[in-house]
Amino acid sequence: MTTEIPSDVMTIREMCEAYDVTPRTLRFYEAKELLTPIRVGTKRLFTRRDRARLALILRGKRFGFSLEDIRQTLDLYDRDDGLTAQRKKACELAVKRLAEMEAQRAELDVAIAELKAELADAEAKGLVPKHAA
Amino acid sequence: MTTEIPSDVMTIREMCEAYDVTPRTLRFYEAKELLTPIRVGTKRLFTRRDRARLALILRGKRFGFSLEDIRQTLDLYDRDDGLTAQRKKACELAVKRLAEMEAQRAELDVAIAELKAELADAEAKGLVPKHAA
DNA sequence: CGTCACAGTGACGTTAACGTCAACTGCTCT
DNA sequence: AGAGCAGTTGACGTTAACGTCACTGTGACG
Repeated sequence: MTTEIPSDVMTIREMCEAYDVTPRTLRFYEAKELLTPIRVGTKRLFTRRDRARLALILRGKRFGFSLEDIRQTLDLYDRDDGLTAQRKKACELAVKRLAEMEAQRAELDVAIAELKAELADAEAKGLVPKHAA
Repeated sequence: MTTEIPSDVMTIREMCEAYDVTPRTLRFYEAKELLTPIRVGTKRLFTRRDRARLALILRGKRFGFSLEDIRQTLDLYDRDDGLTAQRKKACELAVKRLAEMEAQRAELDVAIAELKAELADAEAKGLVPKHAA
């Protein structure tokens, strides 16, 4: 046996194409302990778990979270085992983040409204040659 | 005459306290041409215009825009004179930014919903000791 | 007149999230 | 054996937005 290598693993190239990231990025994430691909000799093999985590990482990034934030939150999806203490902490973190997000959205709403008003005003003043229908 | 210095100017210290920023920040913004305080000898005097711009800068930053983005948009509020071409460009920029903001808000809405669901799930499973009322 | 506190000017340091080499190491194919 | 290529490991470069010195300059005060 080759030390129990799951059958559905992917090489770094396959990962890059599948998720549209660079090899550098994947290695970087590994260094940051966001991913833990199997090391066969010197090469990396990404498991289903790694792919799930990567998907979550990318989603987190789209929302503007730092990799460090993401790393901590990842455990929320991960460990289905005991360690309720850890889990509780993860949830608290998520709740905090949730509040931050809602605050951010509220601010965005205000900004959007302001900008829209500003544009409408400029148009009304005829300062702008009607930009759209 | 001391070369026409407006009466309602503020020193760097006053600005720092009024807007809760550091001197370094104000000097940095000046270097980036976001602010243009009057230079009396070597000292800086911030005018009403500078204060208005700073307020807009800080608001922009809260929304996650880069200083470069902000610098360009600032002209939208500023020049009430001619130069319609420039003005048009500024408006287009604002419209683009508006779209980005709405997209971002949409993503945030999704993320918020997902997180909420996730938390509710965790609670339902009894994995977490009821974090709030 | 000394010195203090504040202002100002470089200029280098910092964090995040990678990009970009350079220089290997192994395979694999011929 | 040689070529070629994917993959790896450092290690330095990059952008943004300041922080943090170190040092100079200056007006006010006792």
